[in-house]
Amino acid sequence: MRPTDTSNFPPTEITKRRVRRVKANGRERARMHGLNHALDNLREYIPITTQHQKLSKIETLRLARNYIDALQRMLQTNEQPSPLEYAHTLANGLSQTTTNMLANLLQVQPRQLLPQSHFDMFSHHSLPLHPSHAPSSFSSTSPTSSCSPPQYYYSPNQPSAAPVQNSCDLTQYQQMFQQNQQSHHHFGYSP
DNA sequence: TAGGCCATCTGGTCCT
DNA sequence: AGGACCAGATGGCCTA
Repeated sequence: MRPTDTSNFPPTEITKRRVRRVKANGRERARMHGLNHALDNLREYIPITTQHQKLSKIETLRLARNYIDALQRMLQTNEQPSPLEYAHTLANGLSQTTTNMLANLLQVQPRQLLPQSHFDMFSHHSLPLHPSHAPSSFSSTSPTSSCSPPQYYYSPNQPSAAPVQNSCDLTQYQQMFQQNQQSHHHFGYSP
């Protein structure tokens, strides 16, 4: 954008404008830092962690969306997906690089996650994604466990999938689902 | 080296 | 008036 022509303004007005602009720049910087901080927080809640470089902003948002999608499907079907199903849901709309990383972590063939080979992994339960379509018990309750499905730690030098230390093991994962089932039963949710 | 990603600056718009 | 938010522009860094 071209800067506004201030040549006709008196020096005091130019100074005032500059001061305002410098202050606004500082606020904008702080605002963007806040946004980045929120994205960092979000990165801690999605199931993929990278060693050398964090997921980009856009990929973080996409993966978070897919992760929510995967969790919703699990809760609604009360079934734990296979690694391929899980990977397929998480990979939806991700870049090729992130998809490859995901495939590597979940130990599935990257080709199986390509858009061309897309098929509905949960075809026996065609589920809506919009929250307004979720069971009513979802709107006022949260999962009873702070545990989350296995998270995977990506290291380019060690491509095999390795759950991060502070994540839950599969047993806890299953317990979480049992608790979810109980809570749904408690709140009248029957799949 | 091209393309992706990022931080920063900037002016416009809306709101308080 | 001033702050928050937004989107466009720009330049730097990094990676495939």
